Amino acid sequence: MMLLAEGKDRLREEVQRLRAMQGSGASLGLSVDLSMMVARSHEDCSTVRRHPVQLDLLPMLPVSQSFPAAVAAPQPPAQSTQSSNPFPWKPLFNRSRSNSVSGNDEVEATETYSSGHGGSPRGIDMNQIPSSADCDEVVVSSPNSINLKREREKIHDFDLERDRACDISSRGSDEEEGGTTRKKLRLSKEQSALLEESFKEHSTLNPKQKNALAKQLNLRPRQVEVWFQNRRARTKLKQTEVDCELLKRCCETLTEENRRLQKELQELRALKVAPPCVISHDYYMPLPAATLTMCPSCERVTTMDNKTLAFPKPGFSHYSQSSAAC
DNA sequence: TAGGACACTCGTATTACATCA
DNA sequence: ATTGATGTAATACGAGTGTCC
Repeated sequence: MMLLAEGKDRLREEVQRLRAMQGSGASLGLSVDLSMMVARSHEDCSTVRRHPVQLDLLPMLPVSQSFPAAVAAPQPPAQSTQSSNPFPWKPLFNRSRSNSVSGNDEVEATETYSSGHGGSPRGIDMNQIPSSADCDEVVVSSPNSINLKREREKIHDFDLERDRACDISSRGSDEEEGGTTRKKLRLSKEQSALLEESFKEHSTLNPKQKNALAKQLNLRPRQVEVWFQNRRARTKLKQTEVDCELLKRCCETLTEENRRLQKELQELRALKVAPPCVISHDYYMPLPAATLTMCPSCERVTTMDNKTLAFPKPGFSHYSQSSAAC
């Protein structure tokens, strides 16, 4: 792409040089300034980069704003905390990522460490909600505790142990026998829809949002986190594809313009090389520069006969003639 | 106050499973 | 029934940032 642009600049210089040899640019009658043309082309491409087409990569399925509260997790025990608001954090949080990362307040928050599925050997629905017996919420009870680190460690250890237990139980006999198979969760349509809906609201989640959503969906916070990570990756991939397509088109445009400029350069060189109008052996009348013109529509350099130049009709445009020739 | 340790989250690449044609 | 393609949940890893000591 850059090579094309450089080549085009060189062409432009060459054209300008030839133009200067023929006379001034104005006297040439070039109706379209090549530099403007090139600049326009650059602008086209730069505009593309400045304003990349944004994809609407959000769910294609129309999702009702008044999404059902229970979001129909496969076997959901009715959660008393669920409301008709699909985003329970919404009125509460509006914080940027930098504010949400690992601050004390986040640890202080009612962090849900509900890993595991409550035991799901092979063949059992992986969407099974975490068993309340196995995966109770852990609440950091003393936010202002001096021993915050100890609390964290306890939570972390608890989480690891629980994950280990849940993983073992969820992986079933294969894992117990030393196999490495992993059961893959399939989110229900309702779960996916709510995740998409919340992604539309925030492409990233702070811990509280994550926990609230996980609770609502009867998933582990980690699963929600992973889903958002994958979703962001998919969005970026799609956007990259769109950008790539735009660049491809821009490249094609530049190639075409390059080809056209090459042709124009050849024409100008031919004019320069060709003997001017010979009146006699010792007198040369140079070809009037004004006989050169450029069609604004097809941007071709053409010549005009001297009659037309000498006696232009009312309303006559040099462009219209050359355009008509196109 | 500077700096190391730590926790947390992110993006990215990859793997592995489920589904479908 | 088998197989390859596709979609996607899950994992691994390194980087960035904030907090604590």
